[in-house]
Amino acid sequence: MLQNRIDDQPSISREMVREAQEILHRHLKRVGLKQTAQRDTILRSFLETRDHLSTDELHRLVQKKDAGIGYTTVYRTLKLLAECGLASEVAFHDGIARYEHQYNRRSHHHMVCTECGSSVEFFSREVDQLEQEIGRRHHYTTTRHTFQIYGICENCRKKNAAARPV
Amino acid sequence: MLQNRIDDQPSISREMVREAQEILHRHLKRVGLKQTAQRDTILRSFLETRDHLSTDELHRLVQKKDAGIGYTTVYRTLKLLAECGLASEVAFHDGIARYEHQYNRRSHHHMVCTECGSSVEFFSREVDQLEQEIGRRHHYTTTRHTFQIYGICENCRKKNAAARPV
DNA sequence: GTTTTCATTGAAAATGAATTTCATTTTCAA
DNA sequence: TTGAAAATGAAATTCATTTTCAATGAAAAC
Repeated sequence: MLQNRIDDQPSISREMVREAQEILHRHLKRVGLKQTAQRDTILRSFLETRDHLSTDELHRLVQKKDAGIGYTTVYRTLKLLAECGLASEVAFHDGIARYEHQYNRRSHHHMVCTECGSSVEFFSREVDQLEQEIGRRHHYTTTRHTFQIYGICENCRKKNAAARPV
Repeated sequence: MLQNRIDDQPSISREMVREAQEILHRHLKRVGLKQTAQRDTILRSFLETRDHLSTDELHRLVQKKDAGIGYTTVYRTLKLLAECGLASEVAFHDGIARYEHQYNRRSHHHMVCTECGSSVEFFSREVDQLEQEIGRRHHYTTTRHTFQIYGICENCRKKNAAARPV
């Protein structure tokens, strides 16, 4: 299921795609890997959506551009994108790994509807500060955190009310 | 791997075990299920540790008391315990579902060392308030949240420094 | 430009945790 | 008791993820 996103970023520009591609190419060179048409196609498909994509979902999108690209390559390319900071994994806690693009994005968190799976992004400086503070207090060098809120969105609540009126 | 926990609770008392057992039995009756020796044994093993247990780890502990109890029963009993509020799932983001007992515990969160897997619990009222606030702002009825911090603990940092000195 | 060397690719197989199936055993209400 | 319903646990299944491997392709070296 593809998820809606509500946030403050316009859709990605041609310019951003070019820059992202450069980041990937530099990364490939750095770690001694090769640049390929498949990897570029996958990156472009990935950047063209604002959703939180599972490997399977991205694979389906990629196939619209090049039906020959296999699931395995998408899977491996997503790992590469995560390595060079273009993608990051978001765990929605439903057993499926999802990625979102991270290029030029503010730090944010997600609130997920447990009925329909749609999600809202929100921003909270407090959470980032908390990571620092708790790390300091317990002598951890913190690297990252995850924060998700789960609940029922307005839409689903209305649907539920309509389905079984009192 | 069993994980250390650093927190403010003493180990569970005989009295608490009795009460927890009552909670389970009431729950079983309510949903028309039966109370069995296996379920009691599993509950007791579960309460006797302060760790974040995977099904597999709990299964191994349970087998010390009764080698005949199978993985499946532990798996199913953990779900039952979660249903009646005695256990709750904690996702440490390593692909394995873990449970901790929830009986008489303050709301808390975890900071996990990504090297050794040990974890520290911490308490933060702010996070709970944030859940409320963000929910209100986006018209979600929130039910829960997850918040974990990842980093390197003091021990592992020292070990690393010793292993590859400058 | 050609060769040579590795990395890449993608189908298929493997993995591994979670979950379900099913024949047998146990619980418990009547 | 007893019989209907639930529980049990070994084995099978599911399903996302990850690895394998033979064929292909990229790019460095010649």
